[in-house]
Amino acid sequence: MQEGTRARLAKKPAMTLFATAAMGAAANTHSLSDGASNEAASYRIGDLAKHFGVSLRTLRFYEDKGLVSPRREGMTRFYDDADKARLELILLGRRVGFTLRDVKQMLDLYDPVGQNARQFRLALEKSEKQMTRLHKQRESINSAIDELSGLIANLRQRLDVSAPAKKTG
Amino acid sequence: MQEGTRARLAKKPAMTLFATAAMGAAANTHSLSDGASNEAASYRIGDLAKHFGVSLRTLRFYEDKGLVSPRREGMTRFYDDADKARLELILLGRRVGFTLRDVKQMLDLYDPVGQNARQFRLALEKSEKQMTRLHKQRESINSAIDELSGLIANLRQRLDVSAPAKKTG
DNA sequence: GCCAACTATTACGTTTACGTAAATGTAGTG
DNA sequence: CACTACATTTACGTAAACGTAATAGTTGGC
Repeated sequence: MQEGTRARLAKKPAMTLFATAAMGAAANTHSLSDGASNEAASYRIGDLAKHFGVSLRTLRFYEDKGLVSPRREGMTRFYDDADKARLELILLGRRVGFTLRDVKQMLDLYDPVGQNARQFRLALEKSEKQMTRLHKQRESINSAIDELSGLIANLRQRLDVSAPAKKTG
Repeated sequence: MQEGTRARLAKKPAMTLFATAAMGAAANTHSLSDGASNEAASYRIGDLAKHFGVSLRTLRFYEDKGLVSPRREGMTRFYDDADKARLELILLGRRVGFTLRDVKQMLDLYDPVGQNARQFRLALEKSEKQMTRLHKQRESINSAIDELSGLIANLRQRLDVSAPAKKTG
């Protein structure tokens, strides 16, 4: 019972947030068929894993956490474009430091009908909090860098090591 | 067997590194006696916890990890100035992002006899690595901040929320 | 009909630095 | 003696996001 509760999601959100979040992220309609097609895109787990540069484990993990729920054919997962969009969002969330739990809260607010103002508001709220957190972290890192560089200087002096001498040829 | 192996340290290093690391850190000889005394300083766990602003748990944890080893009188721990100095170092290490394992490696190299060049060299080496790590982290955070601020702007626009309006009259 | 490639599930392991009980001992004070 | 403040130990819990087996079923091509 380590990997939580296998969850069933609502139905296949087209991701209102996605358009918001996409923001230039390559939204390739990289289907299985050759050129321009209007058949429903369908990806297998390996396809998306490669596409997003994540492991199969990761995708299954996200599903287990209720972040995506690809349809099944037999046992095999099949992701459509909506799933792909969700994943894009999830990964964006991770990049900016949201926890999966946060991401889930936001995604869960998605309502296929309506303009999803609540979802947006929550996203904005969380984003602003996350922003201040990031700023604090940066400050903390800056302090660390300062203190550490002082220490390094001191150590070098004591060891009489003038500089790293990366290439004094 | 969760908290590792209760370790016995060498003997009571006077912390060669400490002089290096102290770097302006208030080195109050904040003993139990009033003014200037030359009696061996002795602190109880609560004293140092308060002094350093950490929990008792933290100090015991550090001991359990072999980072300090105060003497005992009966069951009770008594820390002297050397222990205090070690703690100062440990906490400095933590501030700049070293793991306790790193800190221990460095402290373990302390040799009461000799100029401890090896200790210094290891410290320098680790410090430089840590420095690059910190720079990378900062870069990562900067990217996150950038991406997040883009997202925020977008969300605000969609919600038609011009600004946080921290105090608009 | 077989092999390779891909997929599935279950479930323990990892990392770091403590938090948080729970039960008990000890020292000093009135 | 009782009370209070402080100390001790053991040991499970936490957070986050997967990694890594181990075992096994499925599919497509030649």
